[in-house]
Amino acid sequence: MRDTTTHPTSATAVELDRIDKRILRRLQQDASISNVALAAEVNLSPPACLRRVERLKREGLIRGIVAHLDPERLNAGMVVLIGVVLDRSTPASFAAFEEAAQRVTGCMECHVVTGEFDYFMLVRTRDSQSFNKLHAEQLLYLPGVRQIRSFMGLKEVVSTHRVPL
Amino acid sequence: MRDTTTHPTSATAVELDRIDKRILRRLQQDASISNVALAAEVNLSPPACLRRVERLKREGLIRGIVAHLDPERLNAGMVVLIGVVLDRSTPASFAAFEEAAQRVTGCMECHVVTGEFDYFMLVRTRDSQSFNKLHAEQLLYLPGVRQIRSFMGLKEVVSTHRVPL
DNA sequence: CATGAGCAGGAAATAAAATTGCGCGACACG
DNA sequence: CGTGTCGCGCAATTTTATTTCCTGCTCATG
Repeated sequence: MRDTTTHPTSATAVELDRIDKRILRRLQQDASISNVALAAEVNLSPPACLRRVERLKREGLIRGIVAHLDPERLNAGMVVLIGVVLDRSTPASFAAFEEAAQRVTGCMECHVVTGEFDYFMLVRTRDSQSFNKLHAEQLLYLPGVRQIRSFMGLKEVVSTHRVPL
Repeated sequence: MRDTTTHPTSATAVELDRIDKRILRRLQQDASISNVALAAEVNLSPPACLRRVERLKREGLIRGIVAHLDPERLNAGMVVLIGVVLDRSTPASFAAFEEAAQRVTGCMECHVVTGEFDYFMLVRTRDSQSFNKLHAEQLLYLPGVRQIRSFMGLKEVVSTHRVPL
């Protein structure tokens, strides 16, 4: 007897049953698994499992399957956190900054934030020398910047993309 | 034991030719591509391409193939950046904090940093209410914390795990 | 109660892909 | 020049993905 009591909860939230969650958890951990193995793990036939995975992709829950590379070995082992204050808080000013921020080499995160900064970024680079270069060549030329405060990462305690499920 | 010539066995320096880089770039963008398609893109036969991918995995350049899920649809659409100052700067104090930080629900990044904070974290949660709960139930109980300063994310400009190649 | 549409699943067949084994040629080195 | 190594491509084989078709279940409605 399997419990398939699916009660409608919210219109905006996608309904995920137990099997969907197991699939997502598994693929978030390791998506190189074959569909037959995944199907076995979630107690489904391969076609049924494949249909679910395709549905999850189609619905946008699975944004993509990507390779997770080692930043250290690709000259991006150093993390710098950067707080940014803009000169003016105008829409045009923000738009210009955001446009440019996306092009900063190694920019992994960039968020508009509350508090003493307008933006907070997380940038990956090779070492302090290459960060200095980045700072001089790219960060200082970001449009409308009044102040940049950098926090150099000394040790990576956590760095993941895994969403809790 | 064959130790072929000059081999910088230090994990940081790996030789990557043009084809390796193209493979990595492609897989970082979309790893759901089949090996035959990937092989065609990099002008290699499928077996040769597969051998390279396996080598890149074995050498640790490819840490894994993972599904990238949509945080918004999994109740993790809100980003909070958190600067943390500890009471004491002792090894035991740091170790205890780091141990606990890894267990914070939705903690995506946590780094030891220079500057006015000891740690900087990036946490994902559903909304300000759920962040309040997280704050009250988990963050305030992190060991040895003197001060916590939170910057709420208002807009996600960049959020990626793609390393520049 | 029937009944029939609409899902979601399984089995088997088919298409495609991954994987293995093998031989070839380029290259460096003795 | 041999010779060993490395990486490639081809072809065969195994495994996997994908399609097709059919069944059972749920639920709304006559």
